[in-house]
Amino acid sequence: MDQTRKGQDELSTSKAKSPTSAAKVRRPRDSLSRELIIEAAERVAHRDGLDRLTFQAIGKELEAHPTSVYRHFRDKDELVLELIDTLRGRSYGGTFQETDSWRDDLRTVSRVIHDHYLKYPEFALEMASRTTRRPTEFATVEFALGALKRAGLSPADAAVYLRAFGNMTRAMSAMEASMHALPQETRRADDLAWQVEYRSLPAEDYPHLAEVRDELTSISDPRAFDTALEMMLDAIALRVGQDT
Amino acid sequence: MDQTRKGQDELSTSKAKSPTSAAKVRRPRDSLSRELIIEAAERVAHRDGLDRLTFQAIGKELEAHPTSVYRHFRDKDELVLELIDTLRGRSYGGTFQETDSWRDDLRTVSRVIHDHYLKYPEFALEMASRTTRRPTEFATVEFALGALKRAGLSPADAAVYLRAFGNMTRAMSAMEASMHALPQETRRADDLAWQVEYRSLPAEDYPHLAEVRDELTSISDPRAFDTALEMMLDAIALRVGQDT
DNA sequence: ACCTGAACACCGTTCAAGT
DNA sequence: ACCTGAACACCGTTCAAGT
Repeated sequence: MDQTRKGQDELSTSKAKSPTSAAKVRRPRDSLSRELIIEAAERVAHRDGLDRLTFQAIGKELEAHPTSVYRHFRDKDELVLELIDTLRGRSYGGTFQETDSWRDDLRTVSRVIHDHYLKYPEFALEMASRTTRRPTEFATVEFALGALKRAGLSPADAAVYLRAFGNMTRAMSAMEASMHALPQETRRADDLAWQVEYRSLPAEDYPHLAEVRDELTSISDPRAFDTALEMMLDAIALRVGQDT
Repeated sequence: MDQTRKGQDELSTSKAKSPTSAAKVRRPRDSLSRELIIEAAERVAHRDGLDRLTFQAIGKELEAHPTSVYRHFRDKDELVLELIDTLRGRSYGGTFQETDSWRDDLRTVSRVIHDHYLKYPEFALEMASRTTRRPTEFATVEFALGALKRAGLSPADAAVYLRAFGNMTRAMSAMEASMHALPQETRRADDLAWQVEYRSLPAEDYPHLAEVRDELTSISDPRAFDTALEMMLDAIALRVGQDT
């Protein structure tokens, strides 16, 4: 929701042709490609954040005209999806190794996804809610499904639990990452609410809150994810009749 | 990521003073208020969606100048947070009734939040990741905490499980709602991937996927939420040593 | 004091023109 | 064919001027 446009005079001043600045050069023919553009976009997003990832910025990074990207990508959505897939491939493409513990394997996929989202928080929501239908995605689903089957779930149950387990993993990771990507001031104020407002509510009106006063953490508490993950694993073990 | 700006000529043509159109009237003094603006914003968001909720649109809805809103709200963020709280209060302000089953009570809070997010999908992410520190929020936390304590959890455990259970509820609800709010064409394409691409992957490379072929649903499958919810409740029961 | 007009610094996207 | 320039239809926000 932070749509503030901060003053950024570089663009306008770069228009003023200072006598020492290099003459404007036209990019040579065929010097652009999807790969080059994706790389430039990644540098921009990493350096300046997602809401600074604009055609203007990509053009500047490439020393090309902002609209030249349109020759290579239909629109911004296509560019972002391709970028997401590139990042995913780099983080965990083809790296899952089956062990003899389904529980360890499920924990591994879940944590790898979680860590990946926290590494690229700007893209987390997009990663969580879109299907890219590419090899890395296929392989991840296949690996998780294998672990669920080895846990002892029937194929039908495995499909259901895959959805619950996978959506929980992606949704909680995306939310945690989104909170990290909030403007620092906003995040600090929200975190503080749990340390101040929530701890000073009158005990007559909020007896339970008063009792856990000192244990209460903010909603961005990173332990929430691990706790929920172990709960899901416990529930699967329970379902297939294993002790935990 | 859908930042497409669709052609919308009404604004520009409204500039052309057609001889029959009512003369431009100045809004009477003190005729605006936070309440009126929030109501107008809600109508716009409900009618046209979040990315059409602009100062232009609110101004038009109020028959006032777009920038007049700045007299009443510091910026758009403040307006949206106030709107979110209003909607929450209307959906489930002060309605939680304790029963003698902690499990039913937790299920109720979780479902009420889930349904509320699906009712206002544009605001779901904001609702899930921000703290508004208002009475409705306090009461919801207090109610959930009470149920966790009645389940038999220690205060310290109750605080930890509150975070896991609450974040899971909000994150999964927000993700499901976000997928609903996707441009229809995008969502259709993503859902279709699970019915087409994923079902036609070669069995040699993806044996587990091949086996669950007919059970596989898309990531927007609404049953994922209920499954995950019951898993969380099972895990809490397990923790406090109750049979399920 | 409250509302308005005009301006500023941005966006994504289209399309005719340059090379 | 590929890249560029200019234009279009938008954004949020600031601030001096009208009433």
